Amino acid sequence: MAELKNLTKRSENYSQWYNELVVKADLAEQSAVRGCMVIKPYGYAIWEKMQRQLDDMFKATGHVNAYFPLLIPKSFLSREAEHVEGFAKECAVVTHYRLKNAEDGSGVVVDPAARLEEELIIRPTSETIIWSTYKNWIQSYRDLPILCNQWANVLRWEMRTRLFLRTAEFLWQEGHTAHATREEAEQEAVRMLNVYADFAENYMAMPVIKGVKTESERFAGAIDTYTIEALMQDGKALQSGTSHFLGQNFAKAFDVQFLDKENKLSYVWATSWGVSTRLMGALIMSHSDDNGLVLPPHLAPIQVVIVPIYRNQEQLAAISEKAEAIAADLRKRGISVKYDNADNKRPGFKFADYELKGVPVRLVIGGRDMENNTIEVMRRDTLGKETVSCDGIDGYVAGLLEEIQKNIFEKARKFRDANIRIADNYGQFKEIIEEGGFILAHWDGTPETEARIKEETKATIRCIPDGFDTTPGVCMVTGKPSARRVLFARAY
RNA sequence: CGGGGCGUAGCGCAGUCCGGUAGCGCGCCUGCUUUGGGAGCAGGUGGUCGCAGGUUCGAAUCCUGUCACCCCGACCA
Repeated sequence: MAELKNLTKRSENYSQWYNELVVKADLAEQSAVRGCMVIKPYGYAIWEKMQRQLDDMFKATGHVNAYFPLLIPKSFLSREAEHVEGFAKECAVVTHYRLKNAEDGSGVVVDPAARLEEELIIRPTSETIIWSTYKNWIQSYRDLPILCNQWANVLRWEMRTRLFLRTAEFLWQEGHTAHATREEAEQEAVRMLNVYADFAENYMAMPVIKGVKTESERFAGAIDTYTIEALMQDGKALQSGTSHFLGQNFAKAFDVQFLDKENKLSYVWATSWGVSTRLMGALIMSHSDDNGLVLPPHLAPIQVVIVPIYRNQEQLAAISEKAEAIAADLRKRGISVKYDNADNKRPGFKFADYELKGVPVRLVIGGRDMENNTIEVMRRDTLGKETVSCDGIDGYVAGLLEEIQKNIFEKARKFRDANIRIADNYGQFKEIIEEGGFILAHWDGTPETEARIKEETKATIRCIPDGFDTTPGVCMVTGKPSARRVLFARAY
């Protein structure tokens, strides 16, 4: 098997492998703007498949799409005290609305006369602009619930950025819902977390642990933050989606009240939930190998590529006829196929390139196959090759795609499960954390202890997980009572 | 913001110490031969050396200033 000489191996430098892979697989690249990426067509095609699936799932759970402004009046952000504290340090601010030619002819400068009365914040998230709007939409219990989602870009001025995992500008969706009762809002937050988990596992083939964040890891302004946590191949955790129960915090901040059936005035209950282009990073780091990307068939822009091998134009014509027929059969089954008959690249180049790009199944037809009515099938997940009959190839490939989808999920799940360990004392914890992976350990429930663990080990509490061991114990650090084991890891 | 790098052809780099005609590999273009795992040969294309000053007969190279980006930390989806 030809190895991609130019791609750093995961075992040598995982971080470098990731950075190189994103660029070499044509997913994204650094832009001329600090911390902001260009998502290239192939990477964007994957994001579009994610979007389409998620959007369908949101619609199926009763949500509708809307769009709110990019710019938020500065005063809005400060209405909710915790919210502004959480985001203030990473906000970009619009202060002027006009440029003018510099007097020395050196270009354009900001026109000082065009200073904005009130500065505008480029949204780091949209709770404030949306709740200021919801105030106008809600008077009665009959106006509830509001179940809105928006697909948008947001900007957070991060100190250090990495393609997809942490960029200053990123694409995401943010759902913002308004409810008449606490129970309904809490159910909504949990429902959407389940949607995320479903998407992660059945489309991204990425196993996740659901749970709730501790106070110090909570979203700024939330009562509860639910999360899905995934484990990357290097043993670090990645928070892959969050769903927040916001209580009445934003309703109170923006004075959003409604009259209930008893003609009583009360504040509206809220949730918000989001996933971002960070999922692209999660997808890459969950499955890919030293030969390049490994994409789950459910999200691969190209599910099957067909490569012809020929000696002359006459033979190519014959092979093309057969390949196009097979492609047509596959497309009838809803499979996306690329027939690559480009004459300017040799087969070996194409093989390596499609492996790098993670195309799940590769079909090869050459002279030998034409004689025998066979075709070579290669699956990207195992790199295994076999030669099969062309008869019924469409059904065979359809089945293989599902098998690959299952196989990469199982592989990731086994890796994840093998890397959930239990620590019964702090010494043991410190040893295990160096090996990476999740650790289930007892904690006394205080932010102080959590902060100390983070300071000393760089590990954070990813969540208080659903399930696992719920028996009480004593904190591994302080020896104080612990309600149950919580999930630790070093994280992205 | 602290520490470390880097800026020279589309990409990756050498040249800078010690000033003297702008180099290499890949790519790209043309042609021929090739095509079952990143093709070979031949010919060709391409750069005001990040920007602005200064020193000098002469600056990619020395000096001053400035900007950008990358990596490691603190911060975070």
